[in-house]
Amino acid sequence: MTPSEKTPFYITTAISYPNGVPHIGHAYEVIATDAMARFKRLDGYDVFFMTGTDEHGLKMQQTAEKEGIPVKELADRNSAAFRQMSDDLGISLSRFIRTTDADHYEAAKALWQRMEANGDIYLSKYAGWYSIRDERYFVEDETEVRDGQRYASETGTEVTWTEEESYFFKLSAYQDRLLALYADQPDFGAPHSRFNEVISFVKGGLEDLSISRTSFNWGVPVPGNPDHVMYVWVDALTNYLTGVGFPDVESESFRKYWPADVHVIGKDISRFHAVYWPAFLMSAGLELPKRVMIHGHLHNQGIKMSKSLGNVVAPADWVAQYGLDQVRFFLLREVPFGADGNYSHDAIVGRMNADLANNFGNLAQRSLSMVAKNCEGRVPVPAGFSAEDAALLGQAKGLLETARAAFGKQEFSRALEAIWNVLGDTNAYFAEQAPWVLRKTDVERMNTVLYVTLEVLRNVAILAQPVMPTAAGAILDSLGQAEGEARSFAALAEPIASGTDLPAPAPVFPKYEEPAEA
RNA sequence: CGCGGGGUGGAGCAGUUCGGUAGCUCGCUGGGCUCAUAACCCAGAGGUCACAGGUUCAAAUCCUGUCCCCGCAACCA
Repeated sequence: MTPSEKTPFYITTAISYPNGVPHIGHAYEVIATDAMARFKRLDGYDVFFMTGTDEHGLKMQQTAEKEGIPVKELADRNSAAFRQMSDDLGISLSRFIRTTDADHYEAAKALWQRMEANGDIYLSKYAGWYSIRDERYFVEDETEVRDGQRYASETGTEVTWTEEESYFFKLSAYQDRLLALYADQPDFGAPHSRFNEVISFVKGGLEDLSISRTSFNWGVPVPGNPDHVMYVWVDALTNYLTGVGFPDVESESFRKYWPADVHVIGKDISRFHAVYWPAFLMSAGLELPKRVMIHGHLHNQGIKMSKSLGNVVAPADWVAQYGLDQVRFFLLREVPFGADGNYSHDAIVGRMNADLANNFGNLAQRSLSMVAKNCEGRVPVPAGFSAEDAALLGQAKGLLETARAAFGKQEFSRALEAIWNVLGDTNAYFAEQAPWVLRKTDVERMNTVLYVTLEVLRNVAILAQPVMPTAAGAILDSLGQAEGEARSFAALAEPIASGTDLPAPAPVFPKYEEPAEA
């Protein structure tokens, strides 16, 4: 099948604000999205997968001033760190977008002009308690009066009532249409617990949104009024359009990939994606994304890795310590996607050793080494399946549908749980059938048991590829499965071929050993 | 009475949408196996599912109230 005949699938992460360095939360989002993208590719879709950096806004400008460097230099440097992270994590990107890319400026302007042409943008004044020191507004509740002077409660700086000219977007006009969207497409936002929060926010009434600033200039200039730059979120959200060819809505890319199938985002920015973004698109007369998947946050719970006070984990450190596929597996297996989660050294080691080394790696090793020693290193010929054989093979075969259903809802942990249940059953089957006994009593039966085991392993390894591309690939190597078509989900329909030559088996999942005490 | 999420065996969690034997992983106890990365398998101990009422033949699951923990509360990525 050529790419043009495949069903398109467009998936994005949020773009990261490169005001600092990447942490494990950024890694979590991009790994999950990558697993989704890989899953769809293996399942025969033409996938476009985008992530990137959101580089405008006041905070970037302030940080650059603090460091005494041009803001573009800061953006270049930190954006590169995020790109490096995605390389470190084996992310299968189609494009790494930057909001400072030239085509993005054109897209942001075009979106603005479409909303303006639709009558949804007007010039007015933004008013509030402004702190010169903090260069930001506070709402009344965030301030307090002491000795006749009003201060910001959070930072303790003086605030004064200030009015600033600003463009506004008529968000208030979209309340009903948004609520209708939520009612018509209950899966537009997920999980429901987080989506409900968004819905109740909209039900509570929407005010118009200030979408430009005059207090700084690091941003996309407002078309027709260079005194203003766009509010960073108008600019940032547009990236999803830029990446597939907007404003050229007739381009092959845009026609193929828009609307996006899934935006994967963190719970902190659900409002921007599930409220503002669809409203902007409605105003601009563009189709809406099909789904906004909201994941939770990760917390460092336990173990005093009190190097500094920081509980910030650099993704590269984890990869170096535990291994890339192990980290990917841990994050997607441990925490139900959508819920907040915890991580700790012990939890990672537990997954690594129990699930990967013991249940999966060791099963592959024990069966493959029997094949190497007793079947001349070739996939044996089965001699008719017993009820136990058939039941296990049936379970393995059913995994594709289970995984499809789970990945379809971004329920990665459930997909992996189901797969690992089958691995557990296979270990029990292996012990029950005891092929090492059959070797002396019934070689045909031994061959059948080993064949069944290898076939389950093949199924599991193919389905594990989205989460652990390298390690699953290594298992498939040892099963004699060539790269390409033989590793796609389509290949699950045909069982492993007897007689396939197998290389000498080698452990794929090392057990984590604690470093000797210093 | 701001909004939302959560409180399940020693630890970490699933299950709550569509009420019906309380499940998983780790840990623990006893046994088995020796193909395998001292891995794997079997059996067992351990929970009044935060608390109090209510509905029901039946509630972790539905309703009411209470307590505790955690986010968010508007232009902040």
